[in-house]
Amino acid sequence: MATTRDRQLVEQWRSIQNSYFRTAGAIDRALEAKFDIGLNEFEILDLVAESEESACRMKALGERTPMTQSAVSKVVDRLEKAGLVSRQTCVDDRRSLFLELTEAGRALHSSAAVEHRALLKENLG
Amino acid sequence: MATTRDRQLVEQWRSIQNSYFRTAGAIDRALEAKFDIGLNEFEILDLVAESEESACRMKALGERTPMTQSAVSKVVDRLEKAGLVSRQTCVDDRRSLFLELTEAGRALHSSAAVEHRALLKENLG
DNA sequence: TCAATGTATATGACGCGTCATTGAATGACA
DNA sequence: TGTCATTCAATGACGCGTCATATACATTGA
Repeated sequence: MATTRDRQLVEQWRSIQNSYFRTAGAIDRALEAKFDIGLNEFEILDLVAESEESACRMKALGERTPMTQSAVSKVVDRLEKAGLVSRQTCVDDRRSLFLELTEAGRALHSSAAVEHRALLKENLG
Repeated sequence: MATTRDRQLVEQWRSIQNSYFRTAGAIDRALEAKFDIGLNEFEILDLVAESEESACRMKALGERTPMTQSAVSKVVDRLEKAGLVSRQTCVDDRRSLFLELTEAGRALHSSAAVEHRALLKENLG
């Protein structure tokens, strides 16, 4: 039986969906147009930029985004091909990788971050 | 320059992303496992079920979900192939289509809706 | 009544994310 | 030290959503 509570939940859910899709779509299109990277690429760039000092393992990224391990790997592929990030092998544990922003990556990130924040403000209020 | 306001926005955004991905993922897997339909299929089924009396045009669906027109069309393809929905041509405007739940569609929807609501409650609190 | 323009849906090429699996390195423990 | 299980990351097959278009029908207005 469809309770009022149920309807509330469904409304709340649809509202989250809209919030998410509108915002993600807007940011994605803008970053694509101005910086030629997608939203997920930016998100990873952003995470790498954040953890700059304690050099950033792939593993750690996976824990900070809802993306799959394999998605992260492919996003990093693209970022690396675009020359924005570089994978550094890790001596302590040779299964692991560290990620570093290249100069180009750092530059692009700081411009793109401005746009990103602006669009968040616009869309999330 | 990275203001506190910016950090707040980014936090808020990540929280929405997590909410969305965790919830969508959980529902999608559950529906897939128990009813063999994905989340988007269910969402469309749900919308069709809602507007049952004022027969439901494709067009109207597009306005009620963040999905693309073309995505909706393909979701409906799958639902139709699965025998859950049928497309009825519209006499007034032969470009349009009405959607109807089949018996199987109605049955599946009412079971799946229970699961759906339960998972929303669990994930959105 | 006949363009020209607009609207409702379908379709194909394409990119990306996911799942399952693989390969390589590590750890645990007898 | 030698197995066996575990962990990190990469890869290939696959499904789905998107964009740009196509197709069919409708509407407008001269």
